Amino acid sequence: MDYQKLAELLFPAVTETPEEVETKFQPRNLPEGAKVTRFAPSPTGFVHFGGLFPTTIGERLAHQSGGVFYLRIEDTDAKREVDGAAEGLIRTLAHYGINFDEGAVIGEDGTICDKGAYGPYKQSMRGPIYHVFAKKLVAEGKAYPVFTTKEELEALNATDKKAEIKAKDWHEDQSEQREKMLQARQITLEEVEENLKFGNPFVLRILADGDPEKKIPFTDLIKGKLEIPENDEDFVLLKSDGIPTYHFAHAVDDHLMGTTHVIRGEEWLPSLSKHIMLFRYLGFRLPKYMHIAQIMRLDENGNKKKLSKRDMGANMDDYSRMGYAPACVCEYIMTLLNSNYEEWHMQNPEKSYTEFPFNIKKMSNSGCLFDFNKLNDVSKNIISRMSAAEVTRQVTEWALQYDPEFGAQLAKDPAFTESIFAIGRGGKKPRKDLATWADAKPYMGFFFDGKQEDAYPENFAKADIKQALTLFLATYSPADDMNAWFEKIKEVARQIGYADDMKLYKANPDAFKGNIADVSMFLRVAVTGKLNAPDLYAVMQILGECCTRNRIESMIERLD
RNA sequence: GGCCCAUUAGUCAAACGGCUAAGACGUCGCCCUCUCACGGCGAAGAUAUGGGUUCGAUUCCCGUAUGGGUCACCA
Repeated sequence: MDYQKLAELLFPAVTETPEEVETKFQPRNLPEGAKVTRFAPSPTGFVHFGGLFPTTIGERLAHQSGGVFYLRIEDTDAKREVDGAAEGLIRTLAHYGINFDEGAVIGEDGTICDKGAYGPYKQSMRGPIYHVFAKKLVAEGKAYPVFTTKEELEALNATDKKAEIKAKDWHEDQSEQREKMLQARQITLEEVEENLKFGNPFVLRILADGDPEKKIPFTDLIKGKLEIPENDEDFVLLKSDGIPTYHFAHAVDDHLMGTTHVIRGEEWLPSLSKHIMLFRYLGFRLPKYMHIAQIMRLDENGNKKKLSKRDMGANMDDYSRMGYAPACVCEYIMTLLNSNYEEWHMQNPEKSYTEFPFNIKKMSNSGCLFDFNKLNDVSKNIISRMSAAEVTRQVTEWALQYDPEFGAQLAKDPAFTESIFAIGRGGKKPRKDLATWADAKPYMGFFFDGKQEDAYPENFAKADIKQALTLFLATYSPADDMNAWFEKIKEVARQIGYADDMKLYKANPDAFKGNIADVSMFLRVAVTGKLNAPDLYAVMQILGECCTRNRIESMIERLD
C-alpha cells in the first residue's frame, strides 16, 4: 500500500505540513514550573457541580504557579450541542470566580470570540488543523479510512448505539466488532478511489498496534501508579463529517495549546491507553494527567451513583436559586478537594481560599458523596462573618429575583433591613442563622409582615398572658437600655406571680406559676409572632415604639 | 460479561509499617443570670472480608465481597 498516495486521496485539500502548523503554536514563555491547564466543556448544557471540581483544580494549579488557565469549547458533536450553552457556561463560571486567561470569551456583542494566541479555541473552527495531523498519520500508515454509504450512515445515526450494545451480549458484540475491524484494515487503494468517486463518506480510524495483554506503566498525579493495558482498538479519529472525536482533538489541541496538566474525571481512565497511543503516533510529548474521582449521590436503594444532570444539586444554577452564595459553594468545594483545607482555614480565618496552597498530594482518590449538611455549615460560617451591609445587599439581590414580594420589602428601606441583619453580628461569636439567602425570610420576615406564626402554648392561662402584656405596655419605654428593659420584664414577672430568676425557679418550680423565660415568651410571641426569634430587646428597638406597642395591643385584643 | 478504579463512623477525612485509629459536619446529652442562634463541655459511632509478609499491618502482597467507571462516527 502506498500510504503517501492514500493520504493525498483522502486529504487533497491539506497542503500544510505538521511542522508548519507547529510553528504557529510556539511554546509559551512562562516561569519555571508554571502549569498550563484548561477547562474543556462540550456545550451541551449547564455547568454541572461535578464539572466545577476539575475546573477549580485547573484554575488553582495554573494561577498558583504563574501559569495559564484557558477555556476550550469542545463542540465536536453538533447533534448534542445546545444553543447558548457555551455563553451560559462562561457566565456561570465567572459567577463562581473562575476566570480564564485565554480561550473562548464572551465579546462585547455577547457572542463567543477568541482571546489568546493559541486559537481558535472552538474545536469546530479547528478542522484544517486536525486534518493536517490526520493526513500525516495516514501517510505513515498509522490510520486508515472506513467507508460507508450515505444510507448506512443515516441508519447509523438513527440508532442509539449504546442501548443497542447493552441489549446484546457483550462477548458477541466484541468479537463481531473485532472481525469488522480486521476486515476494514484490508482496504485497497482501488477501493478507496472507487468509494471517493461515489462520494461515499468515511471515518478515519487509527491502526492500533497494541496488545492488551501488555501493560503500560503509567503515573497519574492523583491515582498514583497504574498499569494500563495497551490499546488494540482501531478507534475513530475523524467522523464522517470530518470532525475529530474527543480522543483525536484532545491529542492535537492539548499538544498545540501547550497544556501541561490534563485534569478530568476518572471516567476517562479507560480511554487513557488510546490517548497514550495517539500521542506516541503523533510524536507528541504526553502531558501530565490528573483523573479525579466523581461526585456521587445516593440512589433510592442507598447505593452511590454518579451525580448526574437531572439530580438535585447537579446544576449550578440550582445553587443560585436556593440562595447559596458563590463563595460558600467554592469553599465547600475546597474542603472536598484538599483534605487539609479546613485545617488551614481554621488557622487563617480571614484569608480567601485563593490564598490556600493547593496541593495535588492532598487530593482524595475516591468519589465522595455530596453533603448538604456540610455545605450549610460552611455557608453559615462564611455568612456569619459578612458585614450586615453585605448580607443586606446579597439577600436583597437574591430576593428581588427569586421572591420579588419579599425583595421589595427588603429594598424599600435598606437601612432598616441592614439594622435587622446587624443583630448579633460582628462579635467573636456571631449568630449563624443563614446558610442561604432563602433562609432570611423565615428568620426575619416578621419584621415586615407581622404574621402570627406561632400560638401560645396551651398550658399558660390567657389571663396571665394578657396581664403580662398589659403591665409591660404600661412601663415600656424605647429609651430604656437593655438592662432597664429587662428589669421591667422581671418586675412584670413578679407582679403576675412568675419567678424573675431562672435559678430561683429551678430550685423550687412549684412555688411559681411560671418564670421569666415564659414572660419573655409572652412578649416575643406578641411582637414577633414566633416562639423563637433573635434578641427581643434588639427587635423592639428596630421595630420602634409605635410598631411594638401596636403589635402588643393587638395581641391583647385578640386574647379576649 | 471483559477491562480499569476504589473501599477507615451516617458524610468528608487524618494517621514514615509502631502510643488508646485525629479532626470536621450531622446526631444525642449537659452547661451558657429570656427563647432561638452562637459558644463551651461531653457521648455514641469506623479500618468490608479471608489469607500471607512482619516482632508488629488501616498502611505492603494475594484472593473474596461490595461499590463505581468504561466498552459509540458522545464527550
